Amino acid sequence: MTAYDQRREHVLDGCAQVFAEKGYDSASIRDIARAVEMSAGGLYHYCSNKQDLLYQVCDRAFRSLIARLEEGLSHVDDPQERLYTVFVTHLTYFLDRPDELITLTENLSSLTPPGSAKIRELQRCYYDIVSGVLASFPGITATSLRVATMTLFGSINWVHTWYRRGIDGGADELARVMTDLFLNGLAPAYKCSPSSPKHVD
Amino acid sequence: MTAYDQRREHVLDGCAQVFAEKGYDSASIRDIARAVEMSAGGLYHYCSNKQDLLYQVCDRAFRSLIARLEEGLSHVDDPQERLYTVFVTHLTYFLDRPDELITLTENLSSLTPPGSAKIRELQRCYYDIVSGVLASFPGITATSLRVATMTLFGSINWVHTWYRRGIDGGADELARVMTDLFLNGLAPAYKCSPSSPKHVD
Amino acid sequence: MTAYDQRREHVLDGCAQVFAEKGYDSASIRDIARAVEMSAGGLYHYCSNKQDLLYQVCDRAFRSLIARLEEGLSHVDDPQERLYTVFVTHLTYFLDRPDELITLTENLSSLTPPGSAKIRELQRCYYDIVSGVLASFPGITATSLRVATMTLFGSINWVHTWYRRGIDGGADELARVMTDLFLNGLAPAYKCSPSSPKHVD
Amino acid sequence: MTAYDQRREHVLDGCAQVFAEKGYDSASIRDIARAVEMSAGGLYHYCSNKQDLLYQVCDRAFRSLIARLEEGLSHVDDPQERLYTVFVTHLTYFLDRPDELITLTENLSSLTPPGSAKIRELQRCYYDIVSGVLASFPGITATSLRVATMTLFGSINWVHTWYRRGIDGGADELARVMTDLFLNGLAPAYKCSPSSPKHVD
DNA sequence: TATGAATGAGCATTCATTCAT
DNA sequence: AATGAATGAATGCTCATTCAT
Repeated sequence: MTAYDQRREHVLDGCAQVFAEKGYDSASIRDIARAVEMSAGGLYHYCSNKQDLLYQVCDRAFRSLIARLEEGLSHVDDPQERLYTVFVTHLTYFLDRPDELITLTENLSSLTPPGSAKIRELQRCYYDIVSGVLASFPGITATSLRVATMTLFGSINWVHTWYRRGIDGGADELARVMTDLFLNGLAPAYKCSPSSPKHVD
Repeated sequence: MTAYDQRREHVLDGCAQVFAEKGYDSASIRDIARAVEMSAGGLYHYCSNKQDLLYQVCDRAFRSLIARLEEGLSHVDDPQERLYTVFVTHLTYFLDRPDELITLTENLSSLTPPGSAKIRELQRCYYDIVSGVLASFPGITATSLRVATMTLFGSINWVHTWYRRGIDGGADELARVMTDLFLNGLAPAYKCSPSSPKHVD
Repeated sequence: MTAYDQRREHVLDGCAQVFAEKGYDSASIRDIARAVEMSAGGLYHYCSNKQDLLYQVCDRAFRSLIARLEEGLSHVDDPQERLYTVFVTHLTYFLDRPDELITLTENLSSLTPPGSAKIRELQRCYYDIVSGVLASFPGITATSLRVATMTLFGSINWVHTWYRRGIDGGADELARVMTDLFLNGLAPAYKCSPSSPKHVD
Repeated sequence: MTAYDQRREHVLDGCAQVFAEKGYDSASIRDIARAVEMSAGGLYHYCSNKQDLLYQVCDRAFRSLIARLEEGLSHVDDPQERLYTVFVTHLTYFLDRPDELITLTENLSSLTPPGSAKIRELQRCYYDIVSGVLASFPGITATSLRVATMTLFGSINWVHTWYRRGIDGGADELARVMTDLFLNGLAPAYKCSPSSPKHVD
């Protein structure tokens, strides 16, 4: 990795932080410059404009998120365990690099063409992977597959609004609870199997 | 309702529309004025400043959302039906007044004191009602109650990002699918009850 | 005096107060309306526009100031006593209606044609009276008369910047000190010396 | 002096000119930008806001005024000559840089904290110097010293309202007349008369 | 590479004024 | 005589972006 690329990574880190904190629209180029400890003009060596910074942050974040998920799933076959892998991978990424995931969740709608189309493709890719995991559960219909996938995304994309660091448990614990909810629902008591497994671990 | 109040309602409608479309930060007072067909200066008869407009939109939306939910739940006792009521009320409101719900979901973080505190109280009120519905399910723990409630909110607050009008079914249908998912999960096949009801209606 | 005129006097009082406090340019019509406890629109029954309010305040103030001075001088003949009368009349008016005199002193330059010309005429009238008093002192030249008159005006128009109510003495006391200064100067001890240098050069 | 500082001086010159002409409140940032031949936004490289421009103008003016006076007084011992020095220094500065002195005189009350306190300190410093000069005259009391000093300030701060360039004589001539007035007053002819009434009461 | 002065467009807001009531 | 909703122009200021250095 060249020195330029390292500097560029640093710039994107700063962008993610500022975008996550203030939102894309409220974040000014000077805010970012301050966070990166560089002049505003200097930033333009690493992007063509402000919108491009958002694009780069989203692109980088989605690619590593997908890579992690693909890596994680490549070792697991059981549907229930695969579902857990989806949760735990996403939540681990969130706890790891919260600013990037928050930017991704909250500022995707600020993307404009042509970058927005490229990011939407990555989003679609991520969607397909997760959807594929859910599709392996028997008895799921086309309609309920879409709803279930979107519901799952809603669940994990909402986490940053309520998660309290140090209080709400780690990624694995949270992933276990959410996996259980998605697998068994709230009414397991009504189910007759006395020994149904509550969660995967 | 006075003529002034009617005009004010009209202003808030326009605000909700513009905020939902562009986001609070990107929405300019002139955008709103255009949507309401009024001069920019004239808007200041109905608010003290732009932030106040967001506050008023959120306040009005949350209050009617809560009112609808309380009304709906007042007729229902069965936990499963109550859960369905939560979904169907929220989704009906969304299909009814999407701009307000989108504003509520996407721009809550743009609220500043002192309005933010008041809205947070309404949010808390809504949370408590929904949480109460979930708490009536046996076998739920303190931790999983919080996670389940937040997961439910994530699910319904995410709907606006993927829902396609005229394609994805009405509020009742969607509510039924989501209720089923929350009640029974994805793995009902593993449950032994051959005749477990998939959903409430 | 009609009820309308009484109300108009009340409006001008409020204007003088606001103009004196904030200056003509910073004072808004709404500031004045608040001070007068009337709506902004209502003020326009007593003036044609904001500029006219300033004109009316200045006109009224100058006229009563001149009237008082003419009245006071009509009883006095001795030049020294007449000089004292100039000071004491002006200072009494200042302590009596400070807002009007402050408005007159600080905001005269905000007057625009055609009102400004009319007020300048009143100002000229006031000037002529005071100048006439000074002209009665022997040994004064055309040049020094002008300088002395302007110096006198500078002195009394500056009072509002430093006068502390309840501390700096009443109008009569202050008038006495200033009269003495203008009559005898700072170096009375050197007087009688037939060869004292009048100035440095 | 850096190029930046030179440009900043140029900006302050333009500010002084516009403030003197229209007054601080009426002067718009765009007026100043026009006078300086720079964009409105560009001005903000030399100040934090409009108020700061006024502060900078006043600060610069007071400092050089004080410096000139201290320099001038350092060569003179005789009280009468020192009084002349006060007048001639101030009036020379006025003829030299009228805009700054007019701004100082007319817009000081538009200063807001925290700048106003700093300028007040400079004003106090200037006052103390002048007051010290007057205090060296025998027979002056505490009360009359204050009145005399303020009267002197009133006199010189009023000059800009009546002085006609090319008609009313130079700084030295004017200073001589005013010094004479302050030293000897209007009634020198009456002096030596042991029973002349000092004032009327 | 990096800076920071500079710009022109845009921002939220305030204003004097009008006018239907 | 008085109100207050409404307007269009102007306000101070911030912005993303450019470019000479």
